[in-house]
Amino acid sequence: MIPSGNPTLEMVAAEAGVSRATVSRVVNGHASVAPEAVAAVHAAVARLNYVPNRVARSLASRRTDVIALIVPESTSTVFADPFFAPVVRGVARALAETDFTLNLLVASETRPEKTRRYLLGGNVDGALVVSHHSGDHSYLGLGDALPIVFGGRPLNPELESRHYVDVDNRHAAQSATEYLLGSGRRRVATIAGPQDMPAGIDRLAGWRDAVEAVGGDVSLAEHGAFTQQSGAEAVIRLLDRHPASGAGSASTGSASTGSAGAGFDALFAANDQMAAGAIQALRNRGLSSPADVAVVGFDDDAFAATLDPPLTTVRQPATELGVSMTELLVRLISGEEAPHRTIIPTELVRRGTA
Amino acid sequence: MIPSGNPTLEMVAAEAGVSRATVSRVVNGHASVAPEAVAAVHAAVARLNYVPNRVARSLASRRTDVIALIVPESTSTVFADPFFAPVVRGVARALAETDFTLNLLVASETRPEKTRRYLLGGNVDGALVVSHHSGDHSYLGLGDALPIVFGGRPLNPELESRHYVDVDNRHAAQSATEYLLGSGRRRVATIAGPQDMPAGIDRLAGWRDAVEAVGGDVSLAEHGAFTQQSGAEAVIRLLDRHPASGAGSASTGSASTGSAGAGFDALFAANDQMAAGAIQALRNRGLSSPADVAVVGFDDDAFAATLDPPLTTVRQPATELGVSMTELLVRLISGEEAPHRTIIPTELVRRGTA
DNA sequence: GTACGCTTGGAGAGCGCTCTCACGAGCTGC
DNA sequence: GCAGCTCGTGAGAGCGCTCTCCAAGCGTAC
Repeated sequence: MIPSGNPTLEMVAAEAGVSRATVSRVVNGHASVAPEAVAAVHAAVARLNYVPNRVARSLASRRTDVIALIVPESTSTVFADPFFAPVVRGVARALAETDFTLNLLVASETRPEKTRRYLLGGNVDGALVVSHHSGDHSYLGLGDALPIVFGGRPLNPELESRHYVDVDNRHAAQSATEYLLGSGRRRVATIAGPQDMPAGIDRLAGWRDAVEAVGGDVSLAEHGAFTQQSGAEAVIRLLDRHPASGAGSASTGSASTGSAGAGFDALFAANDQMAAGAIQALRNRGLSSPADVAVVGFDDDAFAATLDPPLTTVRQPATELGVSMTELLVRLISGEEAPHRTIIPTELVRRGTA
Repeated sequence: MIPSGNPTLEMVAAEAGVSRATVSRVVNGHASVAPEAVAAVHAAVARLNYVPNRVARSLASRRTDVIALIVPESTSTVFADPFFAPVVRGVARALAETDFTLNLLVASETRPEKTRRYLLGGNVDGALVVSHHSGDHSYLGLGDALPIVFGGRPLNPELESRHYVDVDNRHAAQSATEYLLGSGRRRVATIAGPQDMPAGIDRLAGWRDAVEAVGGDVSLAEHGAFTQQSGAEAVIRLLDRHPASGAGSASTGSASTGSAGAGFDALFAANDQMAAGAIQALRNRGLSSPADVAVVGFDDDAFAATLDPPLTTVRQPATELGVSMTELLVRLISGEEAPHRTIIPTELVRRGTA
């Protein structure tokens, strides 16, 4: 809505006694304008409380100075997803120093057309896509119409050539598993994430890399859905499939009340939520962490440190991811070339569970 | 950025052999157009893969079909604020059925001009402002230039006449306190929130209403900053100021290891975070909840139910708040009159701590 | 005095769309 | 048979801005 009374460039020009072009030049800091003219324009702008109409400007200049951050609706439900907030923060931070404005688009999955039309309708200069999901084909049709940066490696082969920023999930998972192995644990199990998301796939692959390297048992894997509940269920399945055998059960100082123990002595969970659920479920079975089962999570959720005991986990620098994605996109928008792949390092945060 | 190759209305018109006006009519579903013309246009649109340029449309129609959700940067830091996610979800849900698009604006507090210019620059049809903070004067200058709906009662007197949706914090706090009183507790303390936010002020007032009604001790109040840490600190101050006296200390089944107990037997915390911190601190002093001190929180955070024991709290229907704000704004945009104040009911969720 | 370069500012043609207005065609009714 | 309709369509004038010319003014050089 443009209030009818809004002052226009034209009115400012009249007020300042110069032409529209001159006002435009002053407002945008272009070219050389005589000091008196500049002063006159500034005065007129102030007097009329003029604010340039960005829509008109966009139409004429074919730029919008807006970038979209697209979040699939299903993610927004998991919006509370502790991973998400810091990403947004990073994006906002990176953008604060530019003239770009953030535009968070909750992509309705039932009406993908709406998103596509918005993106193609000249509303934004570029888009950031944060999605944990694959199977989302909304961005295929966009072709090269718009610079897009993905957060996380796009699974779709057609999108693989697009620009993306990701953490090295695979390597981080491998390191975490190696850490477990290096601390004297023999049988490291894993609760993997959904295998239709890069984070799920890559973290499982990393675990397997490490386990295979020492000739370990790669059957010690169960899948979860990145939720606490699913983590609990997965660990129970693990326990049922691999009850206490010769190995494991260090039981030093454990509160084991009479359970059979576990057929593994360490666990790498593909995210913190599942790790939390697993620890809870283990406890219900009389198994404690780290005594009976050392646990390493992934993400370093806001609450990871507040668990009891505090969770050892792989920190995913989400804020930095947001910053990095944004900087990349801004460069693409300004026409620069940039590498398609940016990998952000992770860090193992040692706390109480391993 | 508008890719140079983008088809325009003009091109569609040429392709379909009709005038621009007719294409516009078909695309927007206006008026009566001959069936053959409609078919021809649709065919041309499909053939050219035409997507209307929303910027041009906005310029001409003076509508944008975009509404902004404004979040102050400081909130976005607390973005993980469990209150926020469901609000966004509610907004997105309400918008999904309309043609409006959501535009989340992280308002830079260091550059308020940026937000103001964006809002005034004809980019959006209306704005939703979610802020827990007062002292934000960014919206004062907007006058009636733009329909705005606030989430939470605006503290600034100048904004009081604006439209807002809020939960009845005061009444909810009163009810929660009465519930505590009704369950046999005699001395109900409170940890209030910051007194520069409506939620802080109103919840304290509600507690006082209930306490005064039974001639209780209104000095049993300390302030916190809505964080876990501050909740813990506040309850310690409470404990220090009011050690065990004649009253309180039911101590049934408590693990009291030798502490002095507390000079209050119930606690109403202005949010769940502070309640969680308080329970933790009480426990460190050998006091347990609900045995020694019954606790009621506020918000029903995502994690409230997962605490041990699960937290009794006042549920704040955040999603509904988002929906309600959005519906109100949409009505305002379409020029309807609407009540300035919408109050959403809360609900006491009885769990383990009271 | 002419030629040339430089700075400054104005005119005007769009950007892609909406929407009013007017016009022609086909109809009804007397 | 003609006024008076309605219905479908096209022409064209913007919406508020950018940006490319182009012209005027002034200074310097020859």
